[in-house]
Amino acid sequence: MKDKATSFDIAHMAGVSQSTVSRALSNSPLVNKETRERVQRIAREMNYKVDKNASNLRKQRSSTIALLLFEDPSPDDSLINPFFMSMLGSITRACATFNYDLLVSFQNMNGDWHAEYEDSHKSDGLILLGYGDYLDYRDKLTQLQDQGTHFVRWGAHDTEYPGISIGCDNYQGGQIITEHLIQQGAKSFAFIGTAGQRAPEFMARFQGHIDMLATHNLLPQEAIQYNAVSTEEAGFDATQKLLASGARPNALVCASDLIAVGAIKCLKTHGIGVPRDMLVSGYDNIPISGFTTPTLSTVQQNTKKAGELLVSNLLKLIKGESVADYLMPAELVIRESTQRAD
Amino acid sequence: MKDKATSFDIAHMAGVSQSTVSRALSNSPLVNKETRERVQRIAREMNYKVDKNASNLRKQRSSTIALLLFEDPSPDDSLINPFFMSMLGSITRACATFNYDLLVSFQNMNGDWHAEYEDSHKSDGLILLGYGDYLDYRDKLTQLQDQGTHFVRWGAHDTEYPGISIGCDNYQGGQIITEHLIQQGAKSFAFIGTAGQRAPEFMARFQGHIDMLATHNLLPQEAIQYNAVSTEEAGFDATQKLLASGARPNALVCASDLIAVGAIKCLKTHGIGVPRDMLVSGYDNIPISGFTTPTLSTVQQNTKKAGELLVSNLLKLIKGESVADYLMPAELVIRESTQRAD
DNA sequence: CTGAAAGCGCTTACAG
DNA sequence: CTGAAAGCGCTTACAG
Repeated sequence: MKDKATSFDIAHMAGVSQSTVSRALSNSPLVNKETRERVQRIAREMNYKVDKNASNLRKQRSSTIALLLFEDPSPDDSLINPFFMSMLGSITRACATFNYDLLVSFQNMNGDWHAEYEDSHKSDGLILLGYGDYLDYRDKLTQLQDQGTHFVRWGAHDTEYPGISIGCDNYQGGQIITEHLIQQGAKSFAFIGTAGQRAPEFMARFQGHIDMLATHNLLPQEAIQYNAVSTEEAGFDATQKLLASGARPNALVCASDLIAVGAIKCLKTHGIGVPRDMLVSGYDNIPISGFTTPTLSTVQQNTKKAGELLVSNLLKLIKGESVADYLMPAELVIRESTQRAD
Repeated sequence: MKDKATSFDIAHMAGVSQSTVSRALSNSPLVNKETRERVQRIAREMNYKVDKNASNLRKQRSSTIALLLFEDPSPDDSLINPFFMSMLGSITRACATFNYDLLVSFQNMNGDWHAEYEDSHKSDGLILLGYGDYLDYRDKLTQLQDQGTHFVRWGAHDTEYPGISIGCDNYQGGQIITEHLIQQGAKSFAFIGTAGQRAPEFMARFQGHIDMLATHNLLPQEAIQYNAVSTEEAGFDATQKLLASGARPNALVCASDLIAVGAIKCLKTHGIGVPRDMLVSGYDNIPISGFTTPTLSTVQQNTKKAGELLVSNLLKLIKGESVADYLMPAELVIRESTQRAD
């Protein structure tokens, strides 16, 4: 392995100063066109690449973004939330568009990630992806803010949280899926998914759900709702409890596709057919939802656009431009699980 | 946003020299225990982080690995090969274990990625993930090798390719799934998946398939095989062709789960029941395979172990230790699509 | 348009 | 065990 060439080597070969090499390679208009092209050609021939560490140190920025994914590490990596994976794909591509590198890291919500990346100049800013359902999330965000770290958060605008957020309208998503179910003739409903302070996404979906019910005068005295985190097992268990209570709603509104998958599985064990006896909806449009029996009606978040917005807004923030929160509309995906085969 | 503190600031506050601060923060045994602890405490209080660019520049390494994913960018990011996503998860976690950062980048096979990362000192080494099915892959690898770049490749050992590879035994995978089908009573077979020089993974699966058939004296004069890339559509089309030829094998061995999903869909349109009339197997054990109707028997690659091996071997390579190719065994996952309900 | 020089913030021989 | 000093490879004011 031969030593890497430096800009001095290139300067020597091109018969110019090292400063000129640096300028030529950054396409500075200050340098004569012919000189610039000659230097660039020699650099290419020599396989010379600017040393990023030196360049970053001098420029005091890294042209790198860090993506922090918060997720309980599952024993089986294949179970990584498909929605996040989809976001990762789109964020990666968006970064490439802007000539930024992307550092990816899985984090525990309770780690000390809030200080790590930008302070050490590894990255110019952070994208935070993961459900903000822990109590100290706000403190960490405040600390980031105080340190002057550039960051954007995936999620809905929340006055509790400092900083910029890009999200998908969970409230509206809860509304449209509920409206769809009402159109399909459902009169009584249950919502499966933890609706509480610590699960703002699910909470907003639930809120949209009950508000739409109220609009149609279908909201009972007490909305039926059972807690469940976003897993198949939790969906199964919550549905089990619902059925044990004797309730037999026309429609089950699940806060995520995984919950819906578990719910359908549970209904099957009780001989309750979907959509024949009960309609079931999910949320997220994960790949699996197109393959379940029945296929799952769900709500889609536009991950491609989300990734692009997260990256472009973070870059604006880094450049010192002002940025506003953004809430994307949710889209309905209608499949078999909510349509009675009349 | 206040200026970041430097090691000189910490030195000043601790009443020691900047060298001592640097040593203390890297836990050097050269520095007095009390001094070390005092310096570390002050650094923590000041929220001081070592500047990675400066540190890397001086140390001439980056403590960063780059993961290059080769994939035809799909218009829909949610369609990113789930197998790769699973690998990404496990690689990310493995990097964290070793205190390395991970740079993730989607690449076109025909880009000039082979020079980019290590030469610019952005990373100390590369992990190459993606099917090596393009003609110029070998040349690029050779170039990497010549440049002295550290890299490991996901895939089977191949004398055509320079460098270290970590892979899963596709040949054995093809064998065990075929043996399973034979045990289920299948006598005649078709293989769906491109088996050629440019698709070494599928080729090895196919080879394992026909060798196992030969072992059981079930290999016809001409093995039936239809080309298909790893998509649902290709699986559908190839199966269509197979059926059009009039062939009605007992079992369809598909080179990937996505192909199998397409194949089953096609069989359905022809009124051919799976597993009733024909057994169908996949490969990869993507999440969807547990939800199709029928659920799909398939072959699993241990992505968790794979990610760990890729990272640990790359780090060995970076340290100058010698590393050997490694081939992991494939595992059978038996579900409904290959078991006749007798 | 070009060059000589300073300096980004570290790590690590070197000297004590 | 500690400090003064060199130097990693760049970018960019400064001077011409």
